[in-house]
Amino acid sequence: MSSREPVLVVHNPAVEKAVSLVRDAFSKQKALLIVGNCWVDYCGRASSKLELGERIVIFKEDGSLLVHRSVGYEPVNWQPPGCVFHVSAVGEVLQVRAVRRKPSESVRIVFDSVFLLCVLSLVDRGGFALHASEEDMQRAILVEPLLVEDGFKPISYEKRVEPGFVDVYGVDKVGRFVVVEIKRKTAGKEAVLQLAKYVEAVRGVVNREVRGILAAPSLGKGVQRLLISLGLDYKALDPKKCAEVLSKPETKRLQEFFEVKE
Amino acid sequence: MSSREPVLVVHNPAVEKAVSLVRDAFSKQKALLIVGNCWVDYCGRASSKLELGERIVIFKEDGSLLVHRSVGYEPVNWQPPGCVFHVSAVGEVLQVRAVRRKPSESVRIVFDSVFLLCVLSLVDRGGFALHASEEDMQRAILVEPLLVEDGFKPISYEKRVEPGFVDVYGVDKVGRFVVVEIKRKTAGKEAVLQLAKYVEAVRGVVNREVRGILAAPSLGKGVQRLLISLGLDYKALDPKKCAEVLSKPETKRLQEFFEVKE
DNA sequence: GAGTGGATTTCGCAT
DNA sequence: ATGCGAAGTCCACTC
Repeated sequence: MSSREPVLVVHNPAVEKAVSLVRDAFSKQKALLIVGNCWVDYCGRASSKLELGERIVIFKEDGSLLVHRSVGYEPVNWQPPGCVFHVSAVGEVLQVRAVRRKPSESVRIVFDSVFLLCVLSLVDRGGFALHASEEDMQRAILVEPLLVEDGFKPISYEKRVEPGFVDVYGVDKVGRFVVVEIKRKTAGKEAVLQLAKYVEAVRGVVNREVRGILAAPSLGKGVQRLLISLGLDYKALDPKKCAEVLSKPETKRLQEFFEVKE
Repeated sequence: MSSREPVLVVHNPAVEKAVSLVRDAFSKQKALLIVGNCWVDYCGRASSKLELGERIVIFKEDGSLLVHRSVGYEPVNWQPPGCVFHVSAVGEVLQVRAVRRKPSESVRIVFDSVFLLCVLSLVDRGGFALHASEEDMQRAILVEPLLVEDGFKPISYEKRVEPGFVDVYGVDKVGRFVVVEIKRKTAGKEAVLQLAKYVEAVRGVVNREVRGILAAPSLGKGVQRLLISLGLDYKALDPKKCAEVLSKPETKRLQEFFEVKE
């Protein structure tokens, strides 16, 4: 049996007991989970008031805070990491405040009753890997330029031009400059306008014909017409397909090459 | 003592016990909270893999799912509401899958060990109110036009003009038309361009001088220059100040008047 | 059902 | 510190 106790659980603690447990958890940098009847005040960038109800509240060791109702993906109240937690007994109730600076804001949670209080010592060294992001699509294009077009040769990526950054740019098989704008979802008008902007910017710099290619899994309503009217091209490109390309062993070495930052 | 049991807690349940509890919770539309050692696979719009580690997992009664690590405001894996949960015992481990359509995606969580399993019956009828949103700023201006400018008289709000919506429009003290664009935060270029667009649209309709005022707590880099070059004005306007205006009792009746939707 | 814009967006990166 | 863009963004609302 392990000497470590990952979870300490207390049912319906009295206020004094709850305060002492919470204080102890915060001082030991442990996560805290409370299920109870509470109301919540927030004041900062905006302000909000949540009336009495039963919720799940999580205080994490990095100073982040979550208040979850019984439904909904999003927390009803929260604080990003970096808060200082203050606990106190106000009469017969448990009160916790989460305060942060920059921006200055605070959340106050008052527990009318606490059903469950868990002090957690979570050990979590597991890695997390996400695939099929826009960055993956970019890397896939760099290691397999055919994904954009036959004969396309990338020259650079995340290249600074005046209005912002070009995702990928290079030359096509007849030597024209190519600016590639990548979107991982259906591309809307804003993507086209962004691309057009970059193409114009590059035209102002290089003394050669410049093409623009929008690489995305699909196009939104009317986007095709807009592309044509601006003389830009479209290449259907699925993020999953890109992730597959990157997963091939033979592309790994190339990926490492592009991993080099700067 | 109440007949309702808001929280049922089980420590280190065996797999069969865990499966039966989870199944029961899902069939009764209850929320479920599990603390345990697990790994997580996601496949859908993108794909991800989270290696073994101790986490907090919440299954809500609306079919939403959250996997939280010991740090960070955001869940490492999740599903929005509407999922179907499937639970099963795979050898000596507990496995739960959350599946949804549109978009088609699924999360699989495999618990190597379960420290804590809570079945929750949360009663939460408490209302939630958020203040000082962009809409609040608009209402504040409508009930206290001085916030924009001395002598400003609002005529309409959320008025449909061709490119989109004007936040508020009215006349200034010398009878010129005024278009007000409201931003809750530091205003960027896009806010200015939007305002310019509206001003142009209104100029095309009314036969009078038209001014544009950008009302925001502050301006981003270079935005002031852009404003000047386009002949638009700026009015510093703090969301908190607006919230204060709205909290005054004497403005309540006016607010109700403006509450009327179209 | 798709498109548009806001969010207490958060987060990361580059200037 | 600030600014800009991406996100498995989510969500609400319009068309």
